[in-house]
Amino acid sequence: MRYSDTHKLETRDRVLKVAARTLRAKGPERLGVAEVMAEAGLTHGGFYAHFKSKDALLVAAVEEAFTDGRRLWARATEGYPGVEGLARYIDFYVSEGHRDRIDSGCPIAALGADFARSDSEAGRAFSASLDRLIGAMADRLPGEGRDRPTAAAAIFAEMMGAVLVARALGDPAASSAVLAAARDNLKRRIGAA
Amino acid sequence: MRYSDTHKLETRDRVLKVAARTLRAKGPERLGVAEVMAEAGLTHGGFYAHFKSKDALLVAAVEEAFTDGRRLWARATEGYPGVEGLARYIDFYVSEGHRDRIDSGCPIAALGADFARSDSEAGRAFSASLDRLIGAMADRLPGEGRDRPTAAAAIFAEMMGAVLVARALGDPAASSAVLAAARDNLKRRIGAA
DNA sequence: TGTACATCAGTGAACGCGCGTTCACTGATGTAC
DNA sequence: TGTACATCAGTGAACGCGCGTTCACTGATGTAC
Repeated sequence: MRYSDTHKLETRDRVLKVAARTLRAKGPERLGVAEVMAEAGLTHGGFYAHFKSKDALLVAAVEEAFTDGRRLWARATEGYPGVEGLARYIDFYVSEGHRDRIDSGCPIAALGADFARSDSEAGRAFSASLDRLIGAMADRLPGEGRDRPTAAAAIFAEMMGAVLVARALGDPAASSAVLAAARDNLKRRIGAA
Repeated sequence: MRYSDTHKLETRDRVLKVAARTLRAKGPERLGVAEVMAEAGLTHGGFYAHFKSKDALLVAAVEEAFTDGRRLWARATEGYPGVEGLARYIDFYVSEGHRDRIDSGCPIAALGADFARSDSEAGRAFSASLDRLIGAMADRLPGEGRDRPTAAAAIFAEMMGAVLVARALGDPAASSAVLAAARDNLKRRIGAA
């Protein structure tokens, strides 16, 4: 073999990571096979040695994007107990940095509207990952009982809405102001001054 | 003339209304000229007698969708002063009915992610209409000063986020629960019990 | 050690379909004379 | 009143481009003997 044992898997992984970024930046419709391959340094013909179809790439790219999302969650929360970790996640999520880096940020904010439209296989993977994040947030909320997931979902809704509105606003000052206002409100809401 | 004086304008209007619905239901990429014309009872060839291009239709359809959006705002708020009208808008917006009728609902919730992606002409029309809604909401908030638009934007962010999360959740009970929790929180937030 | 063959990730030309766009035509009605 | 012509919303075939997909081929290296 002229390639190392892991060469093909490494190539696949490179393609997948490009796809996961492009997916969030441009949406599922504008994700092009040729474009993704070119950005991974390959020609489009080789694509089908790695993925069965563009749809298969989409499903894999959604999962990869959610893996990114979980990494961001872990980075903010690990080592910080309960609500404190949640507050740190809010600081990261409702921020200018996250607003500006759609392609490496939360896939729910980037793709929610797209997957609300058609119930594809990728859409189901999407729903499951949303449930998972809400569950993780709920575990960090004070109190007990089965209304915690609802509270977590409502809190996440405010976080995501703030980022989307901040992205849609033309005026940078207004955009930053919304983020700050939402952060304050959210932290008060979870009981972290 | 074998057609009435207003015939052509009526046709254009019919096409535009179909487009404004399809746009919200399927997104800008999946809005097809032939499909829109067929749904308006025409063949695709006649399209260019009414619109210069598909892009021109998109711009017009975004405006039409925002006209819909303002109608919904007016219906909820007209005749109800200040915060009371705002509370009624929240009740409409953060509801199962609005969640389920994407194609006739708020275009910001339906299309926000799409227009965050590329700064087209349609995208600028989008930003302007968002500003307008936030302004109208701000006018109904108590107090004075220039932090009211920020507060209004943050409140709208929570409303929109709640609808998007409710649309993304697979479980109907969980979806309804988030809407109820967000409504409560929002009304407390604007000071309307 | 050398030659013939197998392997396989990647190449690039070609195909086909969907869709935006164009255009010659239709057919119903109004106007000129 | 009747005939020829103009108007114009809408029709439907055709074109061209982008893009997903296929496939014969390349070229580098490993293996058989």
